Amino acid sequence: MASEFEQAPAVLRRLPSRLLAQAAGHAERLVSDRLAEIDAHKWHFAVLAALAEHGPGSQSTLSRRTGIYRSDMVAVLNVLAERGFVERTPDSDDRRRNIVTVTEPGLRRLARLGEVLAESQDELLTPLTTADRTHLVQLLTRIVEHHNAARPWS
Amino acid sequence: MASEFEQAPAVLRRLPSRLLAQAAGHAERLVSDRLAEIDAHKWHFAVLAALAEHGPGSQSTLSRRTGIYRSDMVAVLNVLAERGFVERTPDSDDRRRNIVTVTEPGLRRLARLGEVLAESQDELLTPLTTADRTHLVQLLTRIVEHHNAARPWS
DNA sequence: CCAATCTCAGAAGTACTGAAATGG
DNA sequence: CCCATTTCAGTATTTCTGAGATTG
Repeated sequence: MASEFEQAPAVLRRLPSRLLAQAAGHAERLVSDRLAEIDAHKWHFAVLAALAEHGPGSQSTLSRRTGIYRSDMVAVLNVLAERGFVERTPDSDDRRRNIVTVTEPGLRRLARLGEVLAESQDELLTPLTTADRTHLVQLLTRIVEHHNAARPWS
Repeated sequence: MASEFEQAPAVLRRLPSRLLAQAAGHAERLVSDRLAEIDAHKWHFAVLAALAEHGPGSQSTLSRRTGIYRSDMVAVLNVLAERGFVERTPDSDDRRRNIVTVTEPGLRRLARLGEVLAESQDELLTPLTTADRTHLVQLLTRIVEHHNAARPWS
């Protein structure tokens, strides 16, 4: 009974919003499980990548760049700072701000997280050819950018 | 400042798992908002569609067909039964089970929910051509079915 | 005695709100 | 006095766990 398959209704199986939710759920599970094995979280990758690509920034800038809420950013940075992957130093020009900087160990950590992430993307997209994967990314990008533009950072 | 755009790192913007999460998020918001306007929930559609397509069934069968947890199915059916869209009657062959049946008003409700859902899928997929939409559904289906098969109903 | 079903109470993760504290 | 930033406390939603009660 546990291995017996129940088919979902056809109208449900073909619903784009439901397919997106299911695919996103599988992606989330694959990525989170792999990252958890090395004591990491996808938010860590987002923050480290933002710092590596755009350079140091305040916490609110990081929030806008990563999509992580300012409230939650605090906890993420606490962990990363505790482990020496980032440094939080007060901004001398505007002392409300913290300037967050990535450290050398932080860059090595970023590289490691990137490897694990690449492996899990590969696992996620196993059933697709390289051309398929490119096309999927393009289609999703069109959807996401359209709706992001419609509600600019809400 | 509110309308000022911050670009996410390129490595993040192109990450399939992140694109899926973002697209799924937009889809969820569009669908939920539209359904909320008529006092409905996507789970209502899933249950009514499963009943219409596969006929009456027990709550655990419905759970497997819709992906809604057995625990949560209780609350969903409470609402649908309260409004007269389904009927819950004890199974005389196995009195642990409830047999859930869709009513005539339930079928009309399903049709209405289907309309609203079709409109929101259309809004979601606005930036895609018809051919693109078909292709997207195919790609997502391949991913979802591959990973569903890998962990049969968990 | 064990298994399945329905139900409830609640945990865990994520997204988000509101407000206090500090400073511009 | 108002606005911005960091931080904390807490809400809301969804997914999922565990256990009790009933029945097979």
